[in-house]
This record gives sequence, C-alpha cells and structure tokens, in this order.
Amino acid sequence: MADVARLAGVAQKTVSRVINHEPNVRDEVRARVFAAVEQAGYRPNAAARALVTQRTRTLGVVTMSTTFRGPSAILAGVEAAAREAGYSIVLTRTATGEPRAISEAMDSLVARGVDGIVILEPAESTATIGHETPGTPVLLFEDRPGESPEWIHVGADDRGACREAVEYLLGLGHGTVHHVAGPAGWRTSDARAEGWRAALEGARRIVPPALAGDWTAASGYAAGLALAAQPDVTAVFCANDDMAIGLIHALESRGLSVPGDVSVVGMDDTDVSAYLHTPLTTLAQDFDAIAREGVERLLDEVEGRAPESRREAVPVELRVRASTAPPPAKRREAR
Amino acid sequence: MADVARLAGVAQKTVSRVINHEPNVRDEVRARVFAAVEQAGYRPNAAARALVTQRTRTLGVVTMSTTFRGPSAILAGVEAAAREAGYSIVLTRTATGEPRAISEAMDSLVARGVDGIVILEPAESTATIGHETPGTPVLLFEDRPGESPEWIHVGADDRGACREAVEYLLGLGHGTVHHVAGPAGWRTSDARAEGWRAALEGARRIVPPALAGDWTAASGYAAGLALAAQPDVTAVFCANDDMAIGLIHALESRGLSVPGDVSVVGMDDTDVSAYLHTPLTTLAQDFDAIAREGVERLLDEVEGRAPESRREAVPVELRVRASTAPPPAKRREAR
DNA sequence: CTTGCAGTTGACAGCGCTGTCATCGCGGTT
DNA sequence: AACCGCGATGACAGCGCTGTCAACTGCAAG
Repeated sequence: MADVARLAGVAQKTVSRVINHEPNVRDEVRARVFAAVEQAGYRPNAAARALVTQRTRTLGVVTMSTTFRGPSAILAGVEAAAREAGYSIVLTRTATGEPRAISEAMDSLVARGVDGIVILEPAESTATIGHETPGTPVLLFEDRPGESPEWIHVGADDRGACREAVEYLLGLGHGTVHHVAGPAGWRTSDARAEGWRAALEGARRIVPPALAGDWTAASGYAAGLALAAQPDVTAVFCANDDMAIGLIHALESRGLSVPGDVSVVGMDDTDVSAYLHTPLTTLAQDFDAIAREGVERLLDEVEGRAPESRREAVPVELRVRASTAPPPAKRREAR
Repeated sequence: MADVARLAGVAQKTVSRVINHEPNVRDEVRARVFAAVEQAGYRPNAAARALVTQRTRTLGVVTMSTTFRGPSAILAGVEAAAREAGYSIVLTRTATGEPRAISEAMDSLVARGVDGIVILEPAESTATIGHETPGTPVLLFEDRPGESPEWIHVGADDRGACREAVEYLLGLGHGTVHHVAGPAGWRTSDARAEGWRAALEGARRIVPPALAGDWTAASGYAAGLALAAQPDVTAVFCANDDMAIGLIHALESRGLSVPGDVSVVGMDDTDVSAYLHTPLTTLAQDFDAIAREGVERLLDEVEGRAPESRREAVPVELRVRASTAPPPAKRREAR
C-alpha cells in the first residue's frame, strides 16, 4: 500500500480511503490512486485489515455432512447470501455430532476470528453445548427456539409439516403410519418424529415404535426389511427421501408394491425424487429461503443492526406423487 | 497475550513460544504459561499471526455446486484432509463456470490470503483462465495434465473408466451405445464423452450424437424422452447417476423396460443408486482418496516440500447391477 | 578459577492496515 | 479585513503477534 501511495503521490491513508470507498476524496486523486493500484498489481491484505478492524467479514459454518440434501442445500444458500453481503465462508465439518466436537469446531472458528457462526444440522446437543462465544453471534438452523436464547434460530416448521404429511396419509384411510426416523438425538430427527407422533395421537391412533435410520438409503433398506415382515404396515413416513428410496426397494424386494400395498412419504425432495420408478410423495422446503433468512438475521446481529424479529414461518409443501394411495383391502404377505 | 505473559510472569515472547510448541522452554515455565492461558481464557489471534507469518493455514475452495455427488464428496474429503493437516477451508461458489467468475473467485481468495487454492469441477475454461496467482499454488481436480503446468492435477481416469464402461456394454452385445453428457465445455463432461467415443471408435461402431444434460435428473428425463423415440437405441451411458435415473424414468414412462429393452449405465454411484427399483450399474470412484491425494500434493507445494510426483492413478470401479443386460432380440416400440 | 557452550529467556522491531487528530486551503460570513 | 467552517489530506500510533538478536543462566571442560 505504501508503494501505491508513493506511485500516486499521496499518503498511505488516502489510498486506504480510496480502497474502502470512503467519501471526501477528490475524483482526480481517486482516479490517480486507482491507476496506481492497477499498475502496482496491489491487493489489500485481509489479515492486516482484520487485525486493526477486529472484523474479518467471514462467517464460520459447522456441519456434519455436506452430502445430504438438506445441509448441502442450506450450505449453498448460506454461501450465496454471505457472498452477496461481502462475507466469506469458512467451512468446518465434524465427524461426529458430539457436543465436544461441535464445541471444538466453534472454538477454532472463533480463533480464526469469524464474525458469526452458523450451525447446520443442529444435533440435540447443540442446545446443551452451552458454549460461550463472547461477541460472536450464532445461527442455528432449527425450528424450535430451544433453550439458548442468545442464539438465532431459523428453520421450517418441521414438526408441523410432518404432522400434515401424516394426517394426509391418515386421510387416505390408513389405520396408522409407521416412521423411519433420522439418527436419534438430532434436532431434525426429533422434530420430524414429534410431528409424526402428534398427528397419530391427535387422531387417536396407535403409535408404533419408530425405526431409527441414519439418513442413508442403506438404513432405509434395513428398516424396510423389518417393516415388510409386519403384515399390518400400510403406510410409512420416512424422515428423508434417501431412506424412503431404500425402504421402497426393500418392500419391493419382498414382493410388496408401493403404493399398492404400502404407501410411502419422504422428506426433502431430492433432485431425483420425482424421477424414480415410483415418483415419491415428499415434503419440500425452500432451503434457499431458510438459508437467506438465517444469514440475514445473523448479519443483522453481526453488524449491530436491530434484528428484525419477523420470524416469518418458512413454508413446507407436501408434493403428492405416486408413492401414496389409499390402503389395500388386504395387504399382501411379504415373501 | 500480554496479559497472559504478565499473569505467568514471563515475556510475551515466551508465551508465544509455548503456544507454538517451540522447544527450549523449561517445563515449569511451560506449565505456568498454560495455566495463565487457561485463567485468562486466552485465544490466539489468527489475523495477527497471519500478518506476521504471511501464512494463514487456510485453503480456498472454488466450486460451482455443492449438491451433486462428485463435488460434494470431494469437498468433504478436502475438508477432512485439510483439517487433519491443521488447515481451514474457505468456500467460494461461483454461480456460473465462466472463466471470469472463476478468476474473480480466485482473486478474492488470494486477497483473503489463502495459502493454496482448490478448484473442484474444473470447467474447460480453467485451462484457459490463465490466471496468475503468484505464490499461491493451485490444485485442479481433473485427470488431464492440461496446458497449465504450474497447477497440480489430480483426478481419476475418467476417460479410461468411461471407455471401459462402454466396452462392457459392447461386450454384452449392444451394437452401439448412446451417451447423455454433462454440460458442454466442462472438463469432466468432456473427458467422459471422450472415453465413450474412444470405446466406440476402438470397436469401429457408429458414434451417435451425444445428448447434452446438465447433471440433473430432469435433464436426463428429457434425454430419455428423445432416446425412447429412436427404435435402435438399446444402450445408454449417462455421465452421472442423477441423469441416468431421469433417463430410466422417461424410458419406462414410454413403455420401455430397463434393462429389458434398454441398458443404462450411470456414473458416480450415488447413495441411492443401489436401492433404486432397478439398481443402477455405475462407475464408482474413490472421491475421498482423490481429495486426499490432491490436498497432500497441494500442501507439499504450499509448505515447500518436494512434491512427490507419484501420481498413482486413482482407480475407478465398474459396479454391475441390474440396469444392464444383453440387448433384446427386438426392442419394443415406445408408446 | 576461567572459558566455552548449550539451553533458556527477554527486548524490540515491524508485518500492512485503519482510526484519530492535526493541518491546510478555500469560499462564504460578519 | 478578519473570521469561520468544511472538505480534503496527511502524520502517526498501534492492532496482536513472531523473528531476530542479545543477554543471561548453569555446567562441563581446560
């Protein structure tokens, strides 16, 4: 920067002013500085700027997986929203969802000097992390305000949406609905399971035990094998589409038809969900809107603006496709 | 840090030594410093360190999408490998793959002071970007050494693998194989299309025009509709699984069966590929190995080590499942 | 008892930038 | 004519850390 100043025949401070688009610089000087910047191939040093301003214009993201539909879609939205606001993203994955791992990740982000932290896929534990990040606001993508009032919570109404999906199945005439849940302990899994349970209890139906998956098609397949063996199962709600795909495959491999014998509803509307052999009925949420809303609120906090707590519910839409139908008069026996 | 020094009754420099695990500090002093660090709740300031060392221990990643199987799997591997080596990841997405957008992203990463740059999903244009990043090594995930000798290239042998897949289809007895490619101009699309073409030409078969998709199931569906109308089509190789899924759906919706009438091979082995109604024959590559290999080589460069140019080919495996079979005596007409 | 040397510690400068405050013109007021 | 106010500019300090080099220990060797 000193070089540029010399080249332009101005003080270093003036170069700084021009670079940062501060007012009160004559146009002629501004032009001269820009020319010098160009000539010297000057690029401002972010570290030095961060050192003095105590701001890095960087957001830290903590996630556990980048491959599943939900987190990867939200990540994309977060990145876009951040970039538009002039922020960069520092990405940290934690192999496990343990509070310790998350705490460590947050610590390393704070050390990195991020201005805010975003936690995708909150595990149950996030509420209990109770991790202090003095001066660094935290955004959690979950629909329940939870027990950490300091943190910002944004998310679709998983619980309500799932309840609706199950009620739709009940409305079709199914006696009850089984559930393949995500990993126990995760907020998302729990919220979805709660919605399912609420619908069942609201309609005074039997609440069968939920099967626990891990979001993968393989775990859905395993659950499907178990469910195929129970002759009374006619409707299953899966906590995501991948598991629903695995489940359907298991059902079909046991000679059952979907939706002939068993109706299946998934969640998240994967890119391929509409193009399966049996297009999947699923719950679609606008991940991009959720991400943007969250980042906006986080940046309000970061930049000391009044955080408009509009907290408009982000809508979830039930997309009815071919995997659901009224229950059969008599369900086939599994092979 | 000054506070910690005062608390421990040592010089600031000694605290610095302890923090950085430098030798030549008495154990007793070291313990005292650690205690003071704990007591003061001290966290080193990365910006200040970066300012003086000129190193940020940060890698910049440029990508276009985080949702498709390939890039998201590689991203995960890159993050893991980087974290294990003590590096953080700064993520930048570019909406388009234009050279300009990529150049800009790289510029912003350089300004951010990253020690190295990783480009996922290289577009054709990356070779032509010709972007100078003096002092910042660049890693490209592509199998062809390309025209930019300065940059590190790591990738599975897409071309060879695709050739094998097509030869497998030919070996089944198919007269020729059609191809649904990725977006034109991308390295990955091109390499895969080249492999397909090479196999066909090697066997002296007719090379039908390739259909261009955009990696999504929807584009595969569109291609499938077109292919269903051509009665001579009995085998299709898709540049990824999502498009293959869309394609199969289109074929089936036109009354054709897979693999009865048409055999389909995909690529990338998505989480759900083995669990589809017709489990998909596909090409699986070890993304994690590719990512680790790449990061290792990049860090060799970053840290000034001799970059062991072992360049072991990362293997690609053909997973034969139910979507491929010998061609029918007479292919059905599409509805 | 001196000398040398390795191991240990500290003083100080400076990385590249921005915030603060002083300074300098210039035109408009009294 | 003296004054004021404001826009434009610059001098300088200092953000929190590490690299350099000097200084100071104790102990073994001469």
